[in-house]
Amino acid sequence: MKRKVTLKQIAKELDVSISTVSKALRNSIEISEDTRQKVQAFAKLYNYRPNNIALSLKNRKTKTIGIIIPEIVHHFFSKVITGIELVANKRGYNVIVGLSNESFDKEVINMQMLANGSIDGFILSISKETLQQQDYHHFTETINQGMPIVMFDRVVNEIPCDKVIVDDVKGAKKAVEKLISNGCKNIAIITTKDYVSVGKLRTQGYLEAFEEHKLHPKASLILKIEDKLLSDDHLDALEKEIEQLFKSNKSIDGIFAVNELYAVTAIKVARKLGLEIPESLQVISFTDGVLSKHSTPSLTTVRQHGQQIGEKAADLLINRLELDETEEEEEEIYETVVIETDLIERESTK
Amino acid sequence: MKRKVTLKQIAKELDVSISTVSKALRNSIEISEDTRQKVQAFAKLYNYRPNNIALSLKNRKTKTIGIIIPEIVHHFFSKVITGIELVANKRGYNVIVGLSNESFDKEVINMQMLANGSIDGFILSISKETLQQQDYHHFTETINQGMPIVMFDRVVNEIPCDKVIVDDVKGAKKAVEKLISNGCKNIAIITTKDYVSVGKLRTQGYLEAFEEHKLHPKASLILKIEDKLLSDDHLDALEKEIEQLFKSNKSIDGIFAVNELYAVTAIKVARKLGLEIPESLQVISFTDGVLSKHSTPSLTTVRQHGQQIGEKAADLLINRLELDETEEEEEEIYETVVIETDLIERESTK
DNA sequence: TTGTGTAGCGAAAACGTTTTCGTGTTAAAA
DNA sequence: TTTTAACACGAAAACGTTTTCGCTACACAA
Repeated sequence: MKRKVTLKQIAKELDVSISTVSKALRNSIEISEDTRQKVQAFAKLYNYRPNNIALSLKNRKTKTIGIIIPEIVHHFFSKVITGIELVANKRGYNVIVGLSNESFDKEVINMQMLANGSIDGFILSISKETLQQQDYHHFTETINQGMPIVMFDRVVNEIPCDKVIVDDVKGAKKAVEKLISNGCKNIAIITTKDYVSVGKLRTQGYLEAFEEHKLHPKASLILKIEDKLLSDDHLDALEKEIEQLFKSNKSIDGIFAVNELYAVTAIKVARKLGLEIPESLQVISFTDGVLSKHSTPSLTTVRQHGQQIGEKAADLLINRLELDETEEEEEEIYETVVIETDLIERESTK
Repeated sequence: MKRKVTLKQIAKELDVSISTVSKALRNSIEISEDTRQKVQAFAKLYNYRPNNIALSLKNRKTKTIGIIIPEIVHHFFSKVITGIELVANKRGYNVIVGLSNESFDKEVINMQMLANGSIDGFILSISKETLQQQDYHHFTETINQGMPIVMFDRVVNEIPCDKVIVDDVKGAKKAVEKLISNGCKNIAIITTKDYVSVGKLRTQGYLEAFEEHKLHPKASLILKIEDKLLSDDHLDALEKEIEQLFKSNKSIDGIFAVNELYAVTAIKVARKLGLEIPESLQVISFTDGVLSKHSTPSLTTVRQHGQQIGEKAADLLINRLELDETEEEEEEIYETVVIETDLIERESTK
């Protein structure tokens, strides 16, 4: 087992100085053709590669991006990572991933671990617990130390940074309007509690669609699910809540669900109660994941373009990193990019 | 925007040497109570954190693990990452992710980028293209340079390293035996071409189950799908192939599919052809993902315990890393851990 | 007085680079 | 022959740590 070869070793073997080796490898004109060839041949033979860590230390930048997301077993977040990774690699950056598991503490710890020189900047989506506690000091501290952050999807306005978001309100509105124009008279929404920012916004879109069509939303048609029920362990409880919704509102003929799981569960319950999809009940879900595409009936969904979000976020971050290099201390002006949603029509609507 | 504070700056402010500051912060007894307090107070005030990169350079280890997987938008791989991340963090390591996108070149490039000092070791699952080309030089080179690798799921025996695998043969066999004992007489398998190692092994399990029950596998019941058809763009082609399978074998009453997508597609096609699940056709799928659980009917599956695989892989790697520290150059003896599968019974079987 | 021990601190090396600034050698110009 | 310029290379600093070793000053014993 041979250790990785360094400049020093090459220098010693060839009986030249470290500087000469370094310059020879970088094709400096200072070095004679002769020694250059010799050094390069030797380096190739021993498969020399500059040590990244040493470079990072010297250049005071790591060419690495830190990602903090609430969870990774999640179609949307995976897609975002794919997008980030794609442009990061293309632009010469690596990607390091931290999971918060929706926990405030883990989010803080993870950020601290990475912020001490390991990375040049963050791309993150805020954990639910953090959103609930509204404690954002770790974000502001990081930014104050000169490390840029780009937030996506779950963001808060208080933090001065670039953001990439989905137009949740508009996307939800489009979905509900689709249901309306498809003839639904009693459209329910299955959403999350309000502290989840995207849930709140999608609920808002639902309400706006009603307003625009001079309809009056009935409180009993708005089901706000406690977050815990998203986990697989609480599937039963989720089904019960949805069943209750149907039973106390017999005339429901449209469902807008803020995620796939709520949608497929609603369909499952509805079928049990004897409703036909899409004849007597039409369903639209937010988030276009694997369930939407492959379950039966396939779901009409609001597609979020997760990969595109990731790509945009990475571009924003890297732009800022490479801009900081040149013009230090320009007026900090932050951008919020909105990625439009599409409505993908499938079998769960007429 | 204040830069991160360093030992040097603290030393200058307090008019002591860098060594003194370093020692004071690490509670060395060499330093007087007085200066220790002073330094620690100052450090706390300015929120001093040692620079990770400098530490990595000095210690010649990064406390970071590199993961290379074929794709991340995939339930199984996400689960594995969750597991790796869990134990890595618990043991003080970070995780850096590279995606090969099933491409040989990207796998090689990614490994080269990370191997130059950025990480201490790899956990990886081999891309399909690499498996097809059977070119493993980048693995052996990495290992020869003293960087340990742990492979999971898609592994090859030629490479001397620790491995964590699913017992694909046994899992598949259990699934097929379940179908047999449930009364199926004509069991087909939908699998991949043989160069995908796990596909091949699962096919082998299918054959072994037949053998053990003195049954004779019919070639026409074995459908080996060309890999490209896994992508969403080729869904139609996939459906056609499966439809063909049913049409030329009217008596099929059991399907074993090596992944979820094949399973749900088979169900879709079967229904179109008028078959009832599970009454006239029973289906079992490998991989317990979100589709299995939430599609209708839910799928009976062979669960792979992805998270557990990740945890085990991380433990193996870190053990080796921290063992290398102490006893250099012991006899290299590698472990292959087999994670047992479970059969989860759901609605797609009787 | 001299020697010994110890408390408290600093200098410097090391990790592996890159880059600036010398410096010596040689060939060409004066 | 002397000056100059180009050429080819090396020394050293810097990035931020940790750690070994040495040094100074002082207290105490002989």
